[in-house]
Amino acid sequence: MVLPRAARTQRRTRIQEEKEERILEAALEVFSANGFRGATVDQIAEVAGMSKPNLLYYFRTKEAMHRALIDRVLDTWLDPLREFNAEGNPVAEIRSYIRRKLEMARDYPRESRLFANEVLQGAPHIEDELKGPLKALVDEKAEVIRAWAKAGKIAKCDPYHLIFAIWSTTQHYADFDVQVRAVLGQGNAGEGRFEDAARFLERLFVDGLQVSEQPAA
Amino acid sequence: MVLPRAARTQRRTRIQEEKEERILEAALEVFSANGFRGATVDQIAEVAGMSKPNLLYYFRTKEAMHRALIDRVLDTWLDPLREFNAEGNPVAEIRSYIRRKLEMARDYPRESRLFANEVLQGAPHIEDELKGPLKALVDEKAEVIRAWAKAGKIAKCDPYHLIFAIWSTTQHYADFDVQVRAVLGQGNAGEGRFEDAARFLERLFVDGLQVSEQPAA
DNA sequence: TGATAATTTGACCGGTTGGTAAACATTACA
DNA sequence: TGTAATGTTTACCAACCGGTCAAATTATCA
Repeated sequence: MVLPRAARTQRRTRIQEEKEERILEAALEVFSANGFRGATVDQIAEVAGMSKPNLLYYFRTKEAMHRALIDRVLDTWLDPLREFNAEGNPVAEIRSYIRRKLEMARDYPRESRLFANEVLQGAPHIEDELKGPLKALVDEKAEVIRAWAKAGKIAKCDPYHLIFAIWSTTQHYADFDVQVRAVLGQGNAGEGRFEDAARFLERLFVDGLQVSEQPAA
Repeated sequence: MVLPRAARTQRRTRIQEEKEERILEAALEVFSANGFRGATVDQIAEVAGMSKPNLLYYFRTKEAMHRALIDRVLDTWLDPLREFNAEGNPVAEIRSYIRRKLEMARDYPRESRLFANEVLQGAPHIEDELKGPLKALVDEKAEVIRAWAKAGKIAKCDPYHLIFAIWSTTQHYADFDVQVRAVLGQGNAGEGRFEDAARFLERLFVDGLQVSEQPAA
């Protein structure tokens, strides 16, 4: 028979497991660095250390590889936001969210760039995920933040734009890494930049959200 | 003679001026939406409304088109930062910088995405610009901010990461536009989102930088 | 061990891509 | 107006790309 992985009806062999793993790892490397269109199957095959037809035996099309990769990565990518806890201390929750997002930018920059490439070019392959699960999750957490503000636990602010601001500032260190390095120069670009960023961002967001303002006149 | 625009020794004809303009406009459209590798010369030709060989008469290679486009756009893209004025009121300067960057994200999203695509994929074509003129400009303005902080006019903070934060939060609304729209949904995604973002960001940065903190214990 | 299924590969295909050659058309200008 | 320079187009090419095929190799297990 010649039924590759797409048609696996039940269990996968050890060899399938291993190869699909190696392929997705290579695909992450190549897609995140070049975007979907910019990536070539040959490139992925070379990084994975196998022949192109062999790749296509496990994933029948380039698109299928990309989709499998997205599906696999998206879930863990949204974990930090999922952990956002309505019961916890608001300022502590926000601070810890920032810290976790920044750690992900540091430890998983390829995953960040994978999505950045995709969204930047109009999200042709993940539109549904954005409008569905992502929006639902953000809506839920935005409601939590709104409740905190209403209860006077943090300053009033638009919860959606707060989330956007945390996303953008943290992912910046993954997505625009070369620019950050170029601007900081050799001296300051040593790994200290993530600690500096953490210090700066925690202060920025926490001081900006503490309840401390009186309505002007 | 068959010396196209690359070899223009002195003046350019009216027709050259017009065509190069149309080409660069089309190139901006296509490069910003697809990245360098994802863009095709045929696509640009179609958008520009001329034949591919005709394009290549004015710009001998795809690379040359991209370079010309970058050179043209980078200057105006950095204008807001250049206007950053050491003599002005610090908080007002920062607020106005945020506002201008956000206006650019709204009015020139293609330019923003052009650079985002480039930087995201490792800046293979603009590394020199980043390490040279960009770094120099940022260094200069970072010094201004540092001086303000030293003089007690704003809270102490890392000026580089402050600039990164302003860049990332504002450009987010151009680069990740589809995601922002998807999350905000039909209702809130009407153009109001830029006003909401402006309100949020001005508050975030200004409250976060006002001199109002006393050193904890 | 042998036979059956799963895996791997080299050769290849049609379509796309960046770019060229040369003939043709248009413009500028003496 | 004539002619030389400039601009435009059609036809084309070689390299690359995603994907197929059939043959060969390897793993599985009765």
